Amino acid sequence: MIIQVAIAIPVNSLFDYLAPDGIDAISPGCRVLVPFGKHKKVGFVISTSENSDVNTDRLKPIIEILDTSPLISEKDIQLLSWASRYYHYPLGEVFSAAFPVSLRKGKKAQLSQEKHYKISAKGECLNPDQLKRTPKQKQIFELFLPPVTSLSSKQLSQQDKNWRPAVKSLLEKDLLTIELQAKALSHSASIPEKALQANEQQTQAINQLSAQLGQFSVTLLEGITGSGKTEVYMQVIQQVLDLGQQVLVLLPEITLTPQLEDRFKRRFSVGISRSHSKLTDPQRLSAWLEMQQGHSSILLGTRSALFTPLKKPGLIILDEEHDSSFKQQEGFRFSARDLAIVRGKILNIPVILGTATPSLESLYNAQNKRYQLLHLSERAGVAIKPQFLLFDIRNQQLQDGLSPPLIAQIKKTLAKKEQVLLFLNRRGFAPVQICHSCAWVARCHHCDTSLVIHFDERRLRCHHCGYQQHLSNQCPSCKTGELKPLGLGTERVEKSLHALFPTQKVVRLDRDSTQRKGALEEHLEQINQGKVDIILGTQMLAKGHHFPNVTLVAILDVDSGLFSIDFHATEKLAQLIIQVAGRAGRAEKPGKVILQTRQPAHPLLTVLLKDGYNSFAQSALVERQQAMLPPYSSQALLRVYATNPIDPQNLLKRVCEIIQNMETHNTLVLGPVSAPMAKRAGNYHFQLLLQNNQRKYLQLLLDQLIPEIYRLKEAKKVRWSLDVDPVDLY
DNA sequence: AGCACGCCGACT
DNA sequence: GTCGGCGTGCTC
Repeated sequence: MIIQVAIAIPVNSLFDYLAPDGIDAISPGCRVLVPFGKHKKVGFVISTSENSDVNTDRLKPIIEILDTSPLISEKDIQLLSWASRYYHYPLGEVFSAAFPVSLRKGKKAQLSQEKHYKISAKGECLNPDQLKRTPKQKQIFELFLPPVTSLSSKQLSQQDKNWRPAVKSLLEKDLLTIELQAKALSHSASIPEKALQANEQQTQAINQLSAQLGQFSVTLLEGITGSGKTEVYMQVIQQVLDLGQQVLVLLPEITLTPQLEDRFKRRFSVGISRSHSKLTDPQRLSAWLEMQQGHSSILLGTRSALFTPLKKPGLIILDEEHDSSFKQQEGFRFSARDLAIVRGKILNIPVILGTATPSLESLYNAQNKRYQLLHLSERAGVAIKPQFLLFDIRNQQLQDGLSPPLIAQIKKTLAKKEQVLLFLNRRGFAPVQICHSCAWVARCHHCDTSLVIHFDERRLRCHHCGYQQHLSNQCPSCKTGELKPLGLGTERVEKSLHALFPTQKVVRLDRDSTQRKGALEEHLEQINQGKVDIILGTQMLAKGHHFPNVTLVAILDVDSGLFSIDFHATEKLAQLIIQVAGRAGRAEKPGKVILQTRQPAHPLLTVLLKDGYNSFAQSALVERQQAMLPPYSSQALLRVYATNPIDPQNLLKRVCEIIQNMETHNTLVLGPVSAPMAKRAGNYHFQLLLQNNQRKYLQLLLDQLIPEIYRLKEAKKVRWSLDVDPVDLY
């Protein structure tokens, strides 16, 4: 009997092992401890077989079977194998990503237990007065007298902080015993809140969604802010719970979970687990096991929670579907949104994608009837539509990105004792450092991008790979010229704001200024207390946080979104504008949204402001069709790692040849992204960006290309990963 | 990944 | 003469 095991190493093959003595079957989905090279490793059983490609006498036996029953189902193994092939990432590492750290390290798959203390048989016969010479022990012992049955450490601490020495003595005297109990689940309300009265649209959505239960479907639930999406989720969840099934709820960021978690806890009387990256390893293990064993019925989590096993899967909800944080950007690059749909299909359960501003690819899928589309357009509360103003900044004298009319508006708002929120999606002082004399530009040697000036730190930094160096002002190329900052970053605008409004409090919120733990919370607190007048920040301000006294919002550089080479930039800009608009003003204090642009007549901008996001998205899709571009862009980033050098130009030539032989009219290759063959961490490494509207051509190309990569230098040690943007899933 | 083996330059 | 750098290859 040969067991095929996936091991978390960057090699795209499984390893065969012999079953331990006397064992003739190990189920796929169990973990095993195996000898691997010099070390022991935890591996995942994928399948069993009668024979092996490797010579049988070279096979080693499994050291230990770590699980008596599979931890994940056949269907989830299927999902992980699919993901491994789809993203070209080694199966062992994909499995590793699906398990919590403790289980990867080989810890027991058991819910953590708590020590409970209770009176022993000997203690029962004891009259507490016999302990009067040790008053502390007597006092503690009496805590355990009936009707109390047992007490946990936590319960004891509540009654007496210094209980440990006394309990220790009582244990030694055999008057108390220890009993291990499973930790109590943080159970929700015993008397759940009633469902709200749904409006007509909500009722319709709920009815449509309940009709889908029990089989695979994808529904795009498009609901503007305040339209009561959450209420729809909760009423559908209730129906799934009534069927005795579990619900997986995926959210973009943890900052949003507390409120949602509170609402869920007040509403449902079932176990609710949560899983995100800010939890400790044991906490994540508990959440994983609680869902796997069926103790909890709802899991609230971020993208990594997608792989949590479900004992009785019933529904997957993915909220804020358009959010880019559902894409893992390093290592195993996967899209939790796309994989959620694949998982829903494999498990044969419905998937709900909720958003106010759908991504173009989801909208396209909805138009093509792959997804069902549901609208929620009525606001539950009072509608406050902010006023949009386009500020044409052509021929304007800008002061570090601020036009005179904008400065006037800021002054006006501040005079009314209201707050101003400014967006600029670029951190640092300036994105480019250029020589005033010879035009030399500071570039990153790794990434072929320009280095960003960080004035506060007196450093140049690469926002791509993290490379940094000291700031100097003499040109290393011509030795005479002076280096000047070019372009705009938040640091630079902040300095200008200080100069323009010396008596006002300005706060800058970006990745640099909020790195310290708790710094963001401190700033937000100050803002809500009204101690801050002007808030300046990057994209991170757009989500979640609500500032009630902000009545003026400005996006300083709309054009960078309109003309970015990133094909997602326009829709991201539109999503930002819609999100930001929800931040401006209240019913009694109507707000303004100012957009600074050199393209005030840009068609997409015009449509967005006049007819809203949906019309914008429609025009964007139509525009792409007219330009003969893919309806939504699909691209793949092929990253090749090799232990031998490979000539990227040579490979590129081959790629072109392969494409010419394929029957596709679409442009496929954009060329090598990383400039020369860079050497990193002992490996040669380069990237190739491929673009096509149909995944099958990419797959065809890769199928031919990868053996080619192997052959080119007879390099057997080549591995690759693939980052796929919007894709055709089936 | 993590480790061993092996080949070359700079050192007590 | 060796110590240790990293380039190369292997792990069932």
